[in-house]
Amino acid sequence: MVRTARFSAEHFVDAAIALVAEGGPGAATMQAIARRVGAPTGSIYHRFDSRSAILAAAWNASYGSLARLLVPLLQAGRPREAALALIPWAGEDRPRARFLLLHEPVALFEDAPPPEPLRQAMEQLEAEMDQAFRACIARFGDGTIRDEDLSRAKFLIFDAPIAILRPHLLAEAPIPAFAGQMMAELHAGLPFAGARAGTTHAA
Amino acid sequence: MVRTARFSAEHFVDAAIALVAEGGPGAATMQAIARRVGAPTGSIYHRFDSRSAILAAAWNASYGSLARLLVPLLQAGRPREAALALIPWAGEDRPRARFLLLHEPVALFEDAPPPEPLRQAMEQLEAEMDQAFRACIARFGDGTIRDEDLSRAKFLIFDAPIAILRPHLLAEAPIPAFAGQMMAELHAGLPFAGARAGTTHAA
DNA sequence: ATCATTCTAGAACGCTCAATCTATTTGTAT
DNA sequence: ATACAAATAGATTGAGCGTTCTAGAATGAT
Repeated sequence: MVRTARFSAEHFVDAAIALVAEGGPGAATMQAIARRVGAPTGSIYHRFDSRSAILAAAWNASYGSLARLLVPLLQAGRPREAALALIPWAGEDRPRARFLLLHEPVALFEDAPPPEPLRQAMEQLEAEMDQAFRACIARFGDGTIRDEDLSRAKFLIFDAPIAILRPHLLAEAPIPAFAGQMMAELHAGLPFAGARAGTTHAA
Repeated sequence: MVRTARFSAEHFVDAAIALVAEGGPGAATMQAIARRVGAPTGSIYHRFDSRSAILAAAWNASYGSLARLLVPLLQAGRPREAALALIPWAGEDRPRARFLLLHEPVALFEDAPPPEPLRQAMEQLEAEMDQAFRACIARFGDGTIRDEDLSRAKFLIFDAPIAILRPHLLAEAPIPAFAGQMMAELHAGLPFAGARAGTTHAA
């Protein structure tokens, strides 16, 4: 090698995540990212081709962290534990949680789409998560996967827990204890897959 | 009067809502709004002081439409019907629903805060909705309102239904029939207020 | 010690945007 | 008809953005 880098790709990604978490996607300008790291703007381009490349890397890092948590639990057939695991996950790294859960990805890439290799990585992560959901459902029913079952599972394990966490993430408040209780009640109250009230079976 | 206006404030607001719904807050530039209406950019400033004024007006129009739907039902003590009413509301005007439910307000005003009179109108609308939630809860318990009860109510009537609708709004797909069933099961499964399992009462 | 390479450093460029400005058009009241 | 107020019309301005460019500094291999 030739010269030690003062600023790593991770530094820039972390800064981007923090900026988006605090002020929305528009707050993560190249200059703001550089300022936060203490680097000149030009140095960012030694690590990333463009702004959308940083944002895609930030999304991959955040979503990847979530996938590493949820996918094993889903494949093991433990949906309830997956939903509950979101609480400590959100508590451990609030900027990452706010980045991922509070802003639509579409808003990150409205100026320019992410470069090809990163876009593929994003799709791969989403496909992995989708497959894990399907594997989890298959364990509870007769093996066939219906759209309705997939929607229910994603709601119970992903969207509903996020909806429970969102107000507290927005308010920068700690996650209250009853959040976990609400998730548990949710899973107790809604049939997961297979036997659904009023459709295939009675009651 | 002196000259008939070709472009009303409503035209510009509708265009802004549609643009945000389609491509996120950044897509609603003054020039894009003007182009969509068929007006020159300067004409927008005869109706609105600034870009954030339009976006605030758009938010007020959308949230106001939602408040007019939910507040009476909440005050009448019909939370389940309020939650279910969101489905036809979202179906009737998709751009408005996408504008309001798919993007965090913080992303709308990250460049500049809304001007004072509009900011107050926004707060007033949110306060009205909050009061309606409290009134609804008070009918079910002994009159006292706890934070946990308020969180549960807002989740059941607002955030959870939105979480059910969100994937279908994002995909531009029609809202499937089982969405309503999921909301109904949700309300059947989670205690609304007052008697909560494991806290004040047993079972 | 020198070279090749990779980084820092930050000024500069081109572009788009919100907002302003000047000129023109239009409908109404006199 | 004419005057006037309010709107259209769109070029212009200045700021901020992403990106590029030029220069210099640092490091390991020769």
